[in-house]
Amino acid sequence: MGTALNALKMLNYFSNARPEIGLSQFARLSGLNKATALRHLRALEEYGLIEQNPMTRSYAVGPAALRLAALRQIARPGIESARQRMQVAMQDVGESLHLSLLEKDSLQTALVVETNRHSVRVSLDPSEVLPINATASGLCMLSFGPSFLLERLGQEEQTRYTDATLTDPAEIKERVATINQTGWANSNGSYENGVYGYAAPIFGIDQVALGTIAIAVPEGRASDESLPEILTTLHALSTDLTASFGGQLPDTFPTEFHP
Amino acid sequence: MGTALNALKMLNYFSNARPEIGLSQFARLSGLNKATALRHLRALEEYGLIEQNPMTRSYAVGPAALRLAALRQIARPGIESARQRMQVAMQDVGESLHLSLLEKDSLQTALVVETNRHSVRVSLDPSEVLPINATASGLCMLSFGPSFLLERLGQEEQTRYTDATLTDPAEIKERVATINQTGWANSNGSYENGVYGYAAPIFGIDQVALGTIAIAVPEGRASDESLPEILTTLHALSTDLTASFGGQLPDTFPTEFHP
DNA sequence: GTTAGTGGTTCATTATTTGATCCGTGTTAA
DNA sequence: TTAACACGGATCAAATAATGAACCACTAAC
Repeated sequence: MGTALNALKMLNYFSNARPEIGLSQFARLSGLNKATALRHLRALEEYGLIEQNPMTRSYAVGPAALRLAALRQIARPGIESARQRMQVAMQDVGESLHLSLLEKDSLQTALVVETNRHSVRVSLDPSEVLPINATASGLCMLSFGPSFLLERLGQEEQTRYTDATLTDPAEIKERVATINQTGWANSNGSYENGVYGYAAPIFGIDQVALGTIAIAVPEGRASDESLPEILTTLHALSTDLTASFGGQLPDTFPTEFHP
Repeated sequence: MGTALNALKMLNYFSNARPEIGLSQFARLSGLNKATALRHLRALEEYGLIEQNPMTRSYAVGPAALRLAALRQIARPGIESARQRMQVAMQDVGESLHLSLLEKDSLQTALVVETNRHSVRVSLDPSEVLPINATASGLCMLSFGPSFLLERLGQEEQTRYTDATLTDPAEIKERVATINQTGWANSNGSYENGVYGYAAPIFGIDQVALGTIAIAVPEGRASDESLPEILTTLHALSTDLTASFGGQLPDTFPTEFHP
């Protein structure tokens, strides 16, 4: 049910690792017939959401995406100022940042600002859905976001990504209790080995987190010396972005972050 | 024919002036039945391309637009560096800039950087399709873009927007000849009264313009004194953005712009 | 020259989309 | 208070559009 939706779902197969996809590959990925896959692609192409490389004949996300993103920015002006704020913070700490927003039931990457200071950096995939149990952002969302996330925790099996991934609901809840105290979450290689993540909540008008701001550091640069700077930056971002999205910090939220 | 495309076309009714639209208004704008309009909106909403304000029940562009724009940036990395380059230029000249790209047969706004120096500024609509006969960008595209644009000029009636709008094909071709010499185009209130536009081409690898970069100045600040700075900025942008998009300037292209 | 991959087309069958009409609600004006 | 109206949304028979198996043409590898 929903031809339009099925067509749109084609777009989900694009990612950082797979920015161009051919017809046959689309058919394989989606399980659809080549004919119907092609029809969907044609529709998306006519609208400009994808475009075909005339040489390779494979498809990539099209220019309409930019137009729509600009319109989104008009409807929700928070994003553009958030980007600028993140760019400043990136210059300060010299590490990559990513902002994720809770969308329906999942935590989606909304904005990525990569560091230009180091050539060894964490490169985030903007098409990624962040697992709630394995990332700093996810744990942060569990702690400060809508309560249904925590309630749903026991009902679904949590995926294990690395040895450090938390999968036991009890263990996760314990961790959430700590995060509620400190105000920030971290994930040291629990999603991807060698990646340290630090995240803080962004609150909505109802004082419930609507998203998170996170700093991703490669293992080699993650040290006790760098942590204080990261935490002060994170706290400032959490405060500023909450304001930028028209939200309000809860009264109980710490005024600074401690290791 | 094409349900998916019809659904996507719903998105075209969003604009700067109309960032939120209700069901009935959608039905009126599109000429569709309310039931089918609702079905389309539901499909778009499920994908996240639009979202419904739970209070007002009207719809706005959703977060999926951001994700797709980020993916677009991976496929065509030119845009992000273009934004940064434009931001720098905006600081230099203190006026709003917009980059437009030729998409199929029409010139679409792709990126807008508004000035933060003046409170009286030209505010561009990112959802806008630029008329080829009435804007500086359009004339520039006619002069340096693919030749079918010029060929098609006589076949369609050109819309008149203000008293200054060029509508006579012969007159336009004369103007194009001049622009070919100087390298830049201007439009003084020919699209909207009180708006002065200055545009230069961005070339592709085939030395044919794939888009334009333009500076928009409100009448009050458009003077002979400010023109030289605008032209040097414009020329630098034209060169840099051409490089940033992996293109090549034609050998005949002027090395600087003169009034 | 064969094979296996690719992108794309055709057309009868099928399932989905469509729109006139209806419903309940909130707002406005008499 | 009542009446009229516009709104978002739901229903269901009729009409239209989507579907997929098979097929074609082309390219690259062996």
